[in-house]
Amino acid sequence: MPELPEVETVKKTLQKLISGKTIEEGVVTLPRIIQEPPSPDLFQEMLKGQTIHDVGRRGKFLRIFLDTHVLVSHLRMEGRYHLAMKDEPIEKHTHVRFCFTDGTELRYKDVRQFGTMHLYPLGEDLKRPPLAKLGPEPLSEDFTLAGFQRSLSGRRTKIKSLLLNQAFLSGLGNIYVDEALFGASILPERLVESLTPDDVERLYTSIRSVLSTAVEAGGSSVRSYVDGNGEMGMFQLQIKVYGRKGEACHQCGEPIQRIVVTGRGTHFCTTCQH
DNA sequence: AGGGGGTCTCGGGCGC
DNA sequence: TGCGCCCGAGACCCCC
Ligand SMILES: [Zn+2]
Repeated sequence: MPELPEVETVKKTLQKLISGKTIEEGVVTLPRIIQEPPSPDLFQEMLKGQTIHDVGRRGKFLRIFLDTHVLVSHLRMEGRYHLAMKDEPIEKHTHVRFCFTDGTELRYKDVRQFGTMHLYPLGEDLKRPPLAKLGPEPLSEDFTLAGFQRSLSGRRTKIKSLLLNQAFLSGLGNIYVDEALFGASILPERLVESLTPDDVERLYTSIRSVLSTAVEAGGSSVRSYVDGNGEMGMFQLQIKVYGRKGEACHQCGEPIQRIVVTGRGTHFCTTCQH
């Protein structure tokens, strides 16, 4: 499932793949994906003739910049983009196509139909849902240890739940939260108020380190996730706990445990995390 | 055949 | 007591 590192990788791929192309028409075959504007017909109409200038990312959202609008796209768990020639057969579960004037098309495929798209006038997207209330970017300079420490005060929940809250911090999902907590030697169910300044510092460092290492590796290819160019990420080779229930901890040899925390599969080592 | 999970909605709870 | 924020649970969706 695409989290910050995977979305960052898709962003870079799409930048190279579609920048400069002009949309002849957009074709929506699953209206539910389009959240804004409310009518898919209007969405299609607004795309006509627009050129793609750049691709960005905010949290787990892609931002595709056009002449007058920006397309905000969330892949949820299984959304994928790929480039095809317009005469190529359309694969099952393809819900949106961006047909370019050069005979290629960007195709959005999503088996679970969970992904979303919002089309806003340039400059509006950061003020509106779903981007408006996102927390800081964990890899940006303005995500500081002091700010992180401050933002934790008064929170009454388990640390894993808080780290998954995109309004608190944007970009972490289930895989990288488990990895970051392992790296910080902190149990996922620890209450935020129980964390010592030392815990917080290790956690801050671990979040940045796990995410930046994963970005460099091109993300993780778990559950057959492939980026926009069909390339595989390599971070799955460095995963220490996620999905490793019963396997030996790389650090101490004890079996990795799996529990459910706020409805999500949660992996950790009882020996290495406290 | 149910588990996999990110985000939104909803309702209850808490603090000021 | 009222208000706004915070938090957890449930819904959404489909394939193996
Ligand atoms: Zn261990």
